[in-house]
This record gives sequence, C-alpha cells and structure tokens, in this order.
Amino acid sequence: MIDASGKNAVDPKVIKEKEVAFAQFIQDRGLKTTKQRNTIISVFFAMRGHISVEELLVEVKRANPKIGYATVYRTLHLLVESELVQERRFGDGLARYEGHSGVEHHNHMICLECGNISEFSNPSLVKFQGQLAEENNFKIYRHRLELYGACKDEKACQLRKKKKAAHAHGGG
Amino acid sequence: MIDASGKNAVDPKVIKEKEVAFAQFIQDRGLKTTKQRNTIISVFFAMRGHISVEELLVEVKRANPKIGYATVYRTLHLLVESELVQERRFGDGLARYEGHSGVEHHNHMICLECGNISEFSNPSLVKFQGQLAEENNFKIYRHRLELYGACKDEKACQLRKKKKAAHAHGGG
DNA sequence: TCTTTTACGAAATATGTTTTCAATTTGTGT
DNA sequence: ACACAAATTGAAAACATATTTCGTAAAAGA
Repeated sequence: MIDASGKNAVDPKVIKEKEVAFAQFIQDRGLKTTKQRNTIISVFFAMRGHISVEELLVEVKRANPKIGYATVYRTLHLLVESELVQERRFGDGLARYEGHSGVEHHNHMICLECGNISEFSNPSLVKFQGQLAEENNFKIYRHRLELYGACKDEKACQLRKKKKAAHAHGGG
Repeated sequence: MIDASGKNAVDPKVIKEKEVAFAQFIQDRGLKTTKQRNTIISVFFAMRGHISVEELLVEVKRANPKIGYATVYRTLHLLVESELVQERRFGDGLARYEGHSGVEHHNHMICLECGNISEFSNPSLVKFQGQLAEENNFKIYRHRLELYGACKDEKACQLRKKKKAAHAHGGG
C-alpha cells in the first residue's frame, strides 16, 4: 500500500535514485524504456516492505489499469536481475519482493500472529556462519536465516493484526 | 532411491520404529490402516535424504503401480502432522520431506553445484539466535537457516553431480 | 519517417498441489 | 461372517502461482 498520509512514505529522493539506477540497467542491457515499466518501478519503490505480486499489481492498476500482470512479473524479474530488488519466499507460497533493504545480507523475523516481517543483521552471525562453513568444508554463496515466532509486544502485534485484517477487507 | 546394495540402507529396526509410531498416530486419530499408506510409509522410511514427492512416487509405484500421487500427497501430509516427518523447501519450487533427521532442529547446507543437502547443528548458534530474538523483542517458535553455496571438495562434488545426472536419465 | 527490435496484454500453458467424486475398503457392531 | 457407516482411494478436475505464446503496439536508431 502506498502511504498517502505521508507518515511512512518512502523518501522521494530514494525513489528517484532507484529509478535512475534501473534506467541505467535498462540501457546497459540494450532494453527499451517504456511507460509501463516506469509506472511499475515507481509504484514499487514507493512501497515499503516485502511486497507480493498481487499487492503490487493492485497499486499498479491504480496508476494504470491497463497494465497486465504479465508485465508486472516481467518487470519484477528485471528488477531482480538488476539486483535492485531481492526475491524472498517465506513459505506462504508467494514470492515477495524487497527493494528497500537497508543492509545487504540481512535476515528476517516473521511474526506468525500479525504477519509482520522485520529485518535484522549481525556481524557476529556472519562470522559464525563462516566458521560453520569452514568446519563443514563448504563455500557460502548466500544464506538465509528466518526466525518464525511472535512479537513480544503483544499490544503492537494485535494492533498490526487488526490493521492487516482491515486492509484485507479493502478498508482503505 | 532405495539403496539396493545395502551399503547405505536405512536400518530395518529404524524403519520398523517409524512404522509403529505412524500406526499409533493413525489409531490415535481414529483413522484407518490401509495397504497404500503402509506401502508409502515403508518406502519413504527406507529412503534417505530430502525426498521430493516425485522421487517418492517413483519408488512407491515400484512397490505398487496402482497407487496414485494424490494418495502420496495425502500420506505425506499425515506424516508431517504426525511429526515423524518435516517438510522443507529449498527454493527449487518443490516440497521435500525429511524423515531421518538425526537432530531435532538442524540447519542445512545446500550445494548449488551437485545438489547435495547436508545437515548441521550447533548449540552456540541456537543460543545466538535466542539473543538476537531477545534484543529484537521477539519470541522464536522455530527457525530456518540455510547456507547455499558449494562443496569445497570439488572432486566429491563433481562425482555427486555426475551421479545425479545419470540418475535423472534413469540410470539405475 | 521508415525499419527493426523490443515490449505489451490477453490468453494459453506449465507446474506443483489440492480437491472432488464415485467406487472401494476398513473398522465396528451384530 | 455380514451389514453398515465412515474413511480412503484413484483418476480427473480444479486450483494457485508463475511463465510463455502470439498478434499488436510502441520505442530506438537510420
């Protein structure tokens, strides 16, 4: 959801940066700039969090109802190839896309109550994984650490849960 | 693949144990014992590793060609519910099932070259994750750590790769 | 502008999994 | 052993997510 209140909106400068970087990628690849792609990536980078194709499509259609989901899929693949965006799968069967990762290789905590996905990263953990790999005669290309559980702050959690439910009913 | 050479075969006692445990689960749930289910779980527990539905189905059909994949799926779900088996997904789009985990909550290293999946577990890592959760005000129910990369022993890796390719062509 | 290449949208297809449904099998009471 | 209700099966259809196809449209370069 694009935050219309401006409260939690993504800094327009950041969005611009990403747009420029993607334009560069498109050019380097000898691909073409199109209105649809521009729309999709602008909408995408204006969103926060771990966005499913479905969620993105809804917002994209708000901007231009004629854009189909094939184009959204195709553009997301390009975003992943450009390394501006990472694809994630948290086991609910859908791919999610993340374009505003603060830290390069971070991990996730997924609250099974309210659905909140938060990121963390820890240098010791990275070192630790390196050791483990060493011990096991393994060369790490990438890793994936996910902690599934619940927010300890139950109030905040319940609040998010309600918000999410309201959102699911189209309460916007 | 069921190891016919006996070299790396699962101890029949272990298989028996699992069969008994599953029978118990079936009874506790008020479900019925069937030949198909017995066949499927026997075949499954005679196999090692992280088994896909496809792989299991091939072996099951060897024992009884009339068993369909719906039944295999259904039985796997029961096995997961009984907690005798865990479902895993390593990002290649298929669910894999693991019935002989030595350690309760272990992690995985996935070689992207030869496809080998090995397990490891480390008490310090568990402690570490607990700390991380504490810092982030989070209660862990379960976790998932996967290291994707390559075997450092390239010879062994290449060997496994070839073996796998041969197997894929029906070389058995 | 003309031409070539690339991208688009809608629909078809692919893939992995789940569900439906009529027929069969199992467990239980007699 | 027999009948009955409930559960299970296999084949096919449905499902959900993702990808590909194909005719049309749009973009970049000559």
